[in-house]
Amino acid sequence: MAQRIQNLRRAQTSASMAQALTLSGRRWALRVVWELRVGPLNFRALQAACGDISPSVLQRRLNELRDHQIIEKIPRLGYRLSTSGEKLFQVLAQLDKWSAGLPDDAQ
Amino acid sequence: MAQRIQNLRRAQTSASMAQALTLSGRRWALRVVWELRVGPLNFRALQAACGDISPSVLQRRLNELRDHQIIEKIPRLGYRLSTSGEKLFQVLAQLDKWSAGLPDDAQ
DNA sequence: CTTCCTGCTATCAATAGAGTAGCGATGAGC
DNA sequence: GCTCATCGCTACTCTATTGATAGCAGGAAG
Repeated sequence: MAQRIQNLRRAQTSASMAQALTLSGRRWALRVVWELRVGPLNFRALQAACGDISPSVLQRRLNELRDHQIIEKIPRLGYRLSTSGEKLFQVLAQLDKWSAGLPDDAQ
Repeated sequence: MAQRIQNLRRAQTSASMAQALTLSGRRWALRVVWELRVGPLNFRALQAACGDISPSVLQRRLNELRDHQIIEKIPRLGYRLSTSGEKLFQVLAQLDKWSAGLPDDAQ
């Protein structure tokens, strides 16, 4: 049966990957990481960089990213990537390269 | 002014990257791509693989991913990654590696 | 003091997603 | 032909997430 064959072929998605995919499935989450790539940004600058995202959502994303230790808050400059966040940025750099090769009219 | 310095430092996010980030900010979008990594899956198998995601959302994601030519529908087997989708999978493989190094209790 | 900018919160409307039921098509077995 | 199971997918309702706007408290500067 085709169904059974497919199940046999399937490698399970790890819990950590499922979590990462859930995190990145939250709106603006990866965009925030991406915008922090060149250095720390404060709240309003980050908001502007994301195209005037609403502050309530931004605040939620920042808290989530901090919970995951992807970003950290620093006294006067706002938010910056943590070590782990820098590594995530490397992944996003790959995504950037990928996106450049897409048909740009599709939506 | 700190704000001005930050703006000068900032490299703009490309339109294609913004689009890619928007796409991946939709719930289950990347998960679907990930689940298709080992081969084609039909609708219900895909639904099950994503942890019984509701069919209405899955249908929307599938249409969106098809619009972006990341997946394609094939007559009897369901859905599979396109060439572009395979490349996106390579990026997700990096994300998988990244996620394995995270604290797994954070949420 | 006033004025500005800051991070952030409160509130409410709009949208997206989850959950469930079920329809029409297709294929297998009889 | 029939039944029966499975398929892709849609319709519907309800809940959760996000968007938009206003504005507050705190700090710095004048």
